[in-house]
Amino acid sequence: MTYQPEALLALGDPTRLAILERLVDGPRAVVELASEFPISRPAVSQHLRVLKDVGLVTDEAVGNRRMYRADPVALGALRDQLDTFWTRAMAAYKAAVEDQDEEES
Amino acid sequence: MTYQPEALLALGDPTRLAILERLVDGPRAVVELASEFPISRPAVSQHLRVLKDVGLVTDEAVGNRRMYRADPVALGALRDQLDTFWTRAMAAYKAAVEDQDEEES
DNA sequence: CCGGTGTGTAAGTGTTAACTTACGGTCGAT
DNA sequence: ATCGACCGTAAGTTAACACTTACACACCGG
Repeated sequence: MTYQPEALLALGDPTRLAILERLVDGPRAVVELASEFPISRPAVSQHLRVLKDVGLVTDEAVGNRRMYRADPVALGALRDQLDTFWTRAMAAYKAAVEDQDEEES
Repeated sequence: MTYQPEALLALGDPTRLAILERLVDGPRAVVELASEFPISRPAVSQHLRVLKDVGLVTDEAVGNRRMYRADPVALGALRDQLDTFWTRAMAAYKAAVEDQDEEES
């Protein structure tokens, strides 16, 4: 699985990030989410669509409603990507320090 | 240090994310970055300002130019945050599976 | 069978924000 | 001391996008 920036870019909206944060702790229906945010229900649906398109959430029809959950696999991949960023940045930092030490010697 | 969504939100722009990706592998000057993207140099400066405001990059004046680097500490914090998301989503997933097992028994 | 609930989508609107151009300011070299 | 390279900021424009309203459809209980 290659690196997909879409997932990271999908979190660029504050409301969308907050929605994902709720879903991380358990499944929720659209109505429940909409009642916790100062936006209309269709707006929540649109945010959920974006999150679903990038694979960050999954949905399941249960009775009348539709339950949304955060996908642990996608979140794990996102964390791994950030981890490689961290690793590379750390390596660059160490290299810079060593170069400076060389100059001072 | 509490959770700051600003860093995550700052990565919502594709160009800004790409810029950070370059800086992760080593320090760069503004001119260098501008030459690698199809946007003007001031546009790069503005992106760098956003990244700097949220602490993801640091800058240092060296001679005539100004070197930008990705901050490993901020990236580590971001990775940790994603890691808690992953942990919580995983716990919710396991809980859901167990509930289903109970029903089937 | 019919009303209420829950949901997705289309169309339209308004505001944010990314970008460009223009300007000023600093540093180094000639 | 002047010229050129490098950079940040201000102002203005345009396009993206988050949001609302309106509509259409599925599911469930009376």
